[in-house]
Amino acid sequence: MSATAVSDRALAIGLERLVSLIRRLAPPSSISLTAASTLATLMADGPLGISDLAAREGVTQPGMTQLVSRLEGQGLARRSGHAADRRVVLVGITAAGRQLMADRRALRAEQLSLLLDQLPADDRDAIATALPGLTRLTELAATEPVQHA
Amino acid sequence: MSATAVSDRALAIGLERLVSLIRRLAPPSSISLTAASTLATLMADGPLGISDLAAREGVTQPGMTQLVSRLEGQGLARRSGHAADRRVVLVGITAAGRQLMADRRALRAEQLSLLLDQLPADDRDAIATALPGLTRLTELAATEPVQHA
DNA sequence: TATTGTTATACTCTATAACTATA
DNA sequence: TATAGTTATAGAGTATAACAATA
Repeated sequence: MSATAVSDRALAIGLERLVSLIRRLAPPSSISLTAASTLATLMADGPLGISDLAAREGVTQPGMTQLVSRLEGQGLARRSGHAADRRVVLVGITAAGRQLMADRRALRAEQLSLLLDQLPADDRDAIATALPGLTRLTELAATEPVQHA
Repeated sequence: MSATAVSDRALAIGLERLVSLIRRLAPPSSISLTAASTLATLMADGPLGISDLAAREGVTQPGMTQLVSRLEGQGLARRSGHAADRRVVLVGITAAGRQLMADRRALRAEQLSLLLDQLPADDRDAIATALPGLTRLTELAATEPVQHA
Protein backbone atom coordinates (compact mmCIF):
# COMPACT_ATOMS: atom_id res chain seq x y z
CA MET A 1 0.00 0.00 0.00
CA SER A 2 1.19 3.51 -0.68
CA ALA A 3 1.21 4.73 2.93
CA THR A 4 3.30 1.73 3.93
CA ALA A 5 5.66 2.16 0.98
CA VAL A 6 6.37 5.73 2.00
CA SER A 7 7.35 4.79 5.54
CA ASP A 8 9.41 1.83 4.28
CA ARG A 9 11.49 4.26 2.26
CA ALA A 10 11.75 6.73 5.11
CA LEU A 11 12.73 3.95 7.47
CA ALA A 12 15.38 2.71 5.04
CA ILE A 13 16.87 6.20 4.94
CA GLY A 14 16.58 6.60 8.70
CA LEU A 15 18.46 3.37 9.34
CA GLU A 16 21.32 4.61 7.17
CA ARG A 17 21.67 7.70 9.29
CA LEU A 18 21.54 5.72 12.50
CA VAL A 19 24.85 4.15 11.55
CA SER A 20 26.78 7.33 12.22
CA LEU A 21 24.82 7.97 15.40
CA ILE A 22 25.65 4.50 16.69
CA ARG A 23 29.30 4.84 15.75
CA ARG A 24 29.49 8.20 17.46
CA LEU A 25 28.03 6.77 20.66
CA ALA A 26 30.48 3.87 20.71
CA PRO A 27 33.32 4.38 23.16
CA PRO A 28 36.39 4.70 20.93
CA SER A 29 38.82 2.33 22.57
CA SER A 30 36.48 -0.52 23.29
CA ILE A 31 35.11 -3.64 21.59
CA SER A 32 33.70 -3.53 18.07
CA LEU A 33 30.05 -2.89 17.26
CA THR A 34 29.55 -6.52 16.25
CA ALA A 35 31.22 -7.73 19.42
CA ALA A 36 28.90 -5.59 21.52
CA SER A 37 25.83 -6.73 19.62
CA THR A 38 26.92 -10.36 20.03
CA LEU A 39 27.39 -9.96 23.77
CA ALA A 40 23.95 -8.36 23.96
CA THR A 41 22.48 -11.39 22.21
CA LEU A 42 24.30 -13.78 24.54
CA MET A 43 23.14 -11.77 27.53
CA ALA A 44 19.51 -11.93 26.44
CA ASP A 45 19.23 -15.41 24.95
CA GLY A 46 21.65 -17.45 26.99
CA PRO A 47 24.27 -19.85 25.56
CA LEU A 48 24.07 -20.31 21.78
CA GLY A 49 25.94 -22.29 19.15
CA ILE A 50 28.42 -20.64 16.77
CA SER A 51 26.23 -21.10 13.69
CA ASP A 52 23.17 -19.76 15.44
CA LEU A 53 25.08 -16.72 16.67
CA ALA A 54 26.57 -16.09 13.24
CA ALA A 55 23.11 -16.14 11.64
CA ARG A 56 21.67 -13.77 14.24
CA GLU A 57 24.47 -11.25 13.89
CA GLY A 58 24.69 -11.42 10.14
CA VAL A 59 28.31 -12.59 9.93
CA THR A 60 29.80 -15.78 8.49
CA GLN A 61 30.43 -18.87 10.58
CA PRO A 62 34.24 -18.53 10.43
CA GLY A 63 33.83 -14.88 11.29
CA MET A 64 31.90 -15.83 14.40
CA THR A 65 34.51 -18.43 15.36
CA GLN A 66 37.12 -15.68 15.29
CA LEU A 67 34.95 -13.17 17.11
CA VAL A 68 34.19 -15.68 19.85
CA SER A 69 37.89 -16.50 20.16
CA ARG A 70 38.61 -12.82 20.59
CA LEU A 71 35.88 -12.42 23.20
CA GLU A 72 37.13 -15.50 25.01
CA GLY A 73 40.66 -14.11 25.01
CA GLN A 74 39.32 -10.94 26.62
CA GLY A 75 37.44 -12.97 29.23
CA LEU A 76 34.07 -11.70 28.02
CA ALA A 77 32.67 -14.99 26.68
CA ARG A 78 33.23 -18.69 27.33
CA ARG A 79 33.00 -21.84 25.20
CA SER A 80 31.52 -25.06 26.53
CA GLY A 81 30.48 -28.38 25.04
CA HIS A 82 26.97 -29.46 24.18
CA ALA A 83 25.79 -32.45 26.19
CA ALA A 84 23.91 -34.30 23.46
CA ASP A 85 25.60 -33.21 20.20
CA ARG A 86 29.35 -33.18 20.48
CA ARG A 87 29.78 -31.17 17.29
CA VAL A 88 28.21 -28.14 18.92
CA VAL A 89 30.12 -25.51 20.87
CA LEU A 90 27.96 -23.47 23.18
CA VAL A 91 29.00 -19.87 23.77
CA GLY A 92 27.99 -18.00 26.92
CA ILE A 93 28.72 -14.59 28.41
CA THR A 94 30.92 -14.27 31.51
CA ALA A 95 30.43 -12.07 34.55
CA ALA A 96 33.06 -9.71 33.14
CA GLY A 97 31.12 -9.61 29.88
CA ARG A 98 27.93 -8.66 31.69
CA GLN A 99 29.74 -5.98 33.61
CA LEU A 100 31.23 -4.52 30.43
CA MET A 101 27.82 -4.38 28.80
CA ALA A 102 26.27 -2.77 31.86
CA ASP A 103 28.96 -0.07 31.92
CA ARG A 104 28.66 0.49 28.21
CA ARG A 105 24.91 0.84 28.35
CA ALA A 106 25.07 3.24 31.26
CA LEU A 107 27.51 5.41 29.32
CA ARG A 108 25.31 5.34 26.24
CA ALA A 109 22.24 6.13 28.25
CA GLU A 110 24.00 9.20 29.62
CA GLN A 111 25.07 10.37 26.18
CA LEU A 112 21.62 9.77 24.78
CA SER A 113 20.13 11.63 27.68
CA LEU A 114 22.09 14.73 26.73
CA LEU A 115 20.88 14.49 23.14
CA LEU A 116 17.29 13.61 24.01
CA ASP A 117 17.07 16.57 26.34
CA GLN A 118 17.55 18.80 23.32
CA LEU A 119 14.70 17.19 21.41
CA PRO A 120 11.12 18.46 21.60
CA ALA A 121 9.07 16.44 24.08
CA ASP A 122 6.87 15.20 21.24
CA ASP A 123 9.85 13.59 19.54
CA ARG A 124 11.06 11.99 22.78
CA ASP A 125 7.64 10.55 23.48
CA ALA A 126 7.29 9.20 19.95
CA ILE A 127 10.68 7.48 20.15
CA ALA A 128 9.88 5.95 23.54
CA THR A 129 6.56 4.68 22.20
CA ALA A 130 8.23 3.11 19.16
CA LEU A 131 10.88 1.20 21.09
CA PRO A 132 8.93 -1.99 21.76
CA GLY A 133 8.07 -2.20 18.07
CA LEU A 134 11.68 -1.64 17.05
CA THR A 135 12.73 -4.39 19.40
CA ARG A 136 10.22 -6.78 17.87
CA LEU A 137 11.44 -5.73 14.42
CA THR A 138 15.04 -6.68 15.23
CA GLU A 139 13.85 -9.96 16.69
CA LEU A 140 11.99 -10.75 13.48
CA ALA A 141 15.10 -10.01 11.45
CA ALA A 142 17.14 -12.32 13.66
CA THR A 143 14.63 -15.11 13.14
CA GLU A 144 13.94 -14.79 9.43
CA PRO A 145 17.00 -14.34 7.26
CA VAL A 146 16.69 -11.52 4.74
CA GLN A 147 16.76 -12.25 1.02
CA HIS A 148 19.53 -10.57 -0.91
CA ALA A 149 18.51 -10.56 -4.55
CA MET B 1 13.84 12.16 35.72
CA SER B 2 13.10 8.51 36.24
CA ALA B 3 10.76 8.05 33.30
CA THR B 4 13.38 9.56 31.00
CA ALA B 5 16.16 7.47 32.52
CA VAL B 6 14.22 4.30 31.78
CA SER B 7 13.75 5.12 28.15
CA ASP B 8 17.37 6.24 27.81
CA ARG B 9 18.46 2.81 28.93
CA ALA B 10 15.94 1.06 26.69
CA LEU B 11 17.05 3.21 23.77
CA ALA B 12 20.69 2.40 24.47
CA ILE B 13 19.88 -1.30 24.33
CA GLY B 14 17.70 -0.86 21.28
CA LEU B 15 20.47 0.88 19.35
CA GLU B 16 22.79 -2.03 20.09
CA ARG B 17 20.36 -4.43 18.50
CA LEU B 18 19.84 -2.21 15.50
CA VAL B 19 23.46 -2.85 14.56
CA SER B 20 22.76 -6.42 13.57
CA LEU B 21 19.53 -5.43 11.83
CA ILE B 22 21.35 -2.82 9.77
CA ARG B 23 24.15 -5.21 8.93
CA ARG B 24 21.67 -7.85 7.89
CA LEU B 25 19.88 -5.44 5.58
CA ALA B 26 23.12 -4.36 3.92
CA PRO B 27 23.66 -6.02 0.54
CA PRO B 28 26.67 -8.28 1.12
CA SER B 29 28.93 -7.37 -1.77
CA SER B 30 28.48 -3.64 -1.74
CA ILE B 31 30.03 -0.56 -0.14
CA SER B 32 30.65 -0.38 3.59
CA LEU B 33 28.16 0.97 6.12
CA THR B 34 30.25 4.09 6.64
CA ALA B 35 30.56 4.63 2.91
CA ALA B 36 26.80 4.42 2.52
CA SER B 37 26.19 6.77 5.41
CA THR B 38 28.70 9.24 3.98
CA LEU B 39 27.04 9.16 0.56
CA ALA B 40 23.70 9.74 2.25
CA THR B 41 25.13 12.82 3.97
CA LEU B 42 26.58 14.12 0.71
CA MET B 43 23.29 13.53 -1.02
CA ALA B 44 21.35 15.47 1.59
CA ASP B 45 23.73 18.30 2.46
CA GLY B 46 25.55 18.98 -0.78
CA PRO B 47 29.35 19.31 -1.15
CA LEU B 48 31.23 19.29 2.16
CA GLY B 49 34.85 19.52 3.27
CA ILE B 50 36.81 16.49 4.48
CA SER B 51 36.98 17.65 8.10
CA ASP B 52 33.30 18.45 8.21
CA LEU B 53 32.42 15.06 6.74
CA ALA B 54 34.75 13.25 9.13
CA ALA B 55 33.12 14.95 12.12
CA ARG B 56 29.61 14.14 10.91
CA GLU B 57 30.37 10.47 10.32
CA GLY B 58 32.40 9.99 13.46
CA VAL B 59 35.64 8.94 11.78
CA THR B 60 39.08 10.57 11.82
CA GLN B 61 40.19 13.08 9.23
CA PRO B 62 42.74 10.72 7.63
CA GLY B 63 40.08 8.02 7.65
CA MET B 64 37.76 10.28 5.70
CA THR B 65 40.52 11.15 3.21
CA GLN B 66 40.92 7.45 2.50
CA LEU B 67 37.21 6.78 2.33
CA VAL B 68 36.72 9.65 -0.11
CA SER B 69 39.59 8.34 -2.22
CA ARG B 70 37.91 4.96 -2.34
CA LEU B 71 34.55 6.50 -3.27
CA GLU B 72 36.24 8.61 -5.91
CA GLY B 73 37.95 5.53 -7.34
CA GLN B 74 34.55 3.88 -7.60
CA GLY B 75 33.11 6.92 -9.33
CA LEU B 76 30.64 7.56 -6.52
CA ALA B 77 32.08 10.86 -5.23
CA ARG B 78 34.15 13.70 -6.65
CA ARG B 79 36.69 16.12 -5.21
CA SER B 80 36.75 19.78 -6.19
CA GLY B 81 38.50 22.88 -4.93
CA HIS B 82 37.03 25.60 -2.74
CA ALA B 83 36.88 28.99 -4.44
CA ALA B 84 37.81 31.15 -1.45
CA ASP B 85 39.93 28.88 0.80
CA ARG B 86 42.44 26.85 -1.16
CA ARG B 87 43.16 24.52 1.76
CA VAL B 88 39.66 23.09 1.52
CA VAL B 89 38.68 20.14 -0.65
CA LEU B 90 34.97 19.96 -1.35
CA VAL B 91 33.50 16.49 -1.78
CA GLY B 92 30.31 15.94 -3.75
CA ILE B 93 28.29 12.93 -4.83
CA THR B 94 28.20 11.89 -8.51
CA ALA B 95 25.22 10.76 -10.58
CA ALA B 96 26.47 7.17 -10.19
CA GLY B 97 26.58 7.69 -6.44
CA ARG B 98 23.00 8.92 -6.39
CA GLN B 99 21.92 5.97 -8.47
CA LEU B 100 23.64 3.50 -6.16
CA MET B 101 21.95 5.04 -3.13
CA ALA B 102 18.56 4.99 -4.82
CA ASP B 103 18.95 1.30 -5.69
CA ARG B 104 20.18 0.48 -2.24
CA ARG B 105 17.30 2.26 -0.56
CA ALA B 106 14.76 0.61 -2.80
CA LEU B 107 16.19 -2.81 -1.91
CA ARG B 108 16.13 -1.99 1.79
CA ALA B 109 12.62 -0.67 1.59
CA GLU B 110 11.54 -3.98 0.05
CA GLN B 111 13.27 -6.02 2.74
CA LEU B 112 11.85 -3.84 5.48
CA SER B 113 8.45 -4.15 3.92
CA LEU B 114 8.58 -7.91 4.34
CA LEU B 115 9.55 -7.55 7.98
CA LEU B 116 7.12 -4.74 8.75
CA ASP B 117 4.28 -6.75 7.29
CA GLN B 118 4.81 -9.28 10.05
CA LEU B 119 4.60 -6.68 12.78
CA PRO B 120 1.35 -5.70 14.49
CA ALA B 121 -0.14 -2.55 12.96
CA ASP B 122 0.35 -0.74 16.28
CA ASP B 123 4.09 -1.30 16.11
CA ARG B 124 4.28 -0.17 12.51
CA ASP B 125 2.39 3.01 13.26
CA ALA B 126 4.53 3.76 16.30
CA ILE B 127 7.73 3.34 14.28
CA ALA B 128 6.44 5.55 11.48
CA THR B 129 5.46 8.21 14.01
CA ALA B 130 8.89 8.14 15.65
CA LEU B 131 10.87 8.55 12.43
CA PRO B 132 10.94 12.36 12.29
CA GLY B 133 12.20 12.44 15.86
CA LEU B 134 14.88 9.85 15.14
CA THR B 135 16.00 11.90 12.18
CA ARG B 136 16.27 15.01 14.33
CA LEU B 137 18.17 12.96 16.92
CA THR B 138 20.81 11.91 14.39
CA GLU B 139 21.08 15.50 13.19
CA LEU B 140 21.72 16.65 16.74
CA ALA B 141 24.46 14.05 17.14
CA ALA B 142 26.06 15.19 13.90
CA THR B 143 26.08 18.77 15.12
CA GLU B 144 27.17 18.34 18.71
CA PRO B 145 30.05 15.93 19.23
CA VAL B 146 29.47 13.39 21.98
CA GLN B 147 31.68 13.39 25.07
CA HIS B 148 33.62 10.19 25.67
CA ALA B 149 34.61 10.15 29.30
C1' DT C 1 50.53 29.53 14.64
C1' DA C 2 46.32 27.29 13.42
C1' DT C 3 43.79 24.77 10.09
C1' DT C 4 42.99 21.58 6.03
C1' DG C 5 44.29 17.75 4.00
C1' DT C 6 47.53 13.78 2.66
C1' DT C 7 50.89 10.01 3.21
C1' DA C 8 52.97 6.09 5.82
C1' DT C 9 52.37 2.40 8.75
C1' DA C 10 50.24 -0.96 11.60
C1' DC C 11 46.40 -3.21 13.50
C1' DT C 12 41.57 -4.91 13.78
C1' DC C 13 38.03 -7.12 11.64
C1' DT C 14 35.78 -10.00 8.20
C1' DA C 15 35.32 -12.95 4.17
C1' DT C 16 36.34 -17.17 1.18
C1' DA C 17 38.35 -21.62 0.73
C1' DA C 18 39.98 -25.77 2.57
C1' DC C 19 39.95 -28.87 6.36
C1' DT C 20 38.50 -31.86 10.72
C1' DA C 21 35.16 -34.07 13.54
C1' DT C 22 30.65 -35.67 14.63
C1' DA C 23 25.81 -37.08 13.24
C1' DT D 1 26.26 -37.18 3.06
C1' DA D 2 25.14 -33.32 5.94
C1' DT D 3 26.17 -30.40 9.76
C1' DA D 4 29.20 -27.80 13.35
C1' DG D 5 33.25 -25.75 13.88
C1' DT D 6 38.24 -24.45 12.94
C1' DT D 7 42.40 -22.96 10.41
C1' DA D 8 44.76 -20.41 6.66
C1' DT D 9 45.03 -16.60 3.87
C1' DA D 10 43.92 -12.29 1.92
C1' DG D 11 41.66 -7.96 1.68
C1' DA D 12 38.95 -4.03 3.43
C1' DG D 13 38.75 -0.52 6.62
C1' DT D 14 40.37 2.52 10.25
C1' DA D 15 43.48 4.70 13.54
C1' DT D 16 47.85 7.20 15.01
C1' DA D 17 51.84 9.72 13.75
C1' DA D 18 54.33 12.52 10.70
C1' DC D 19 54.16 15.67 6.95
C1' DA D 20 52.86 19.56 3.33
C1' DA D 21 50.25 23.50 2.06
C1' DT D 22 47.43 27.43 2.94
C1' DA D 23 45.30 30.95 6.15
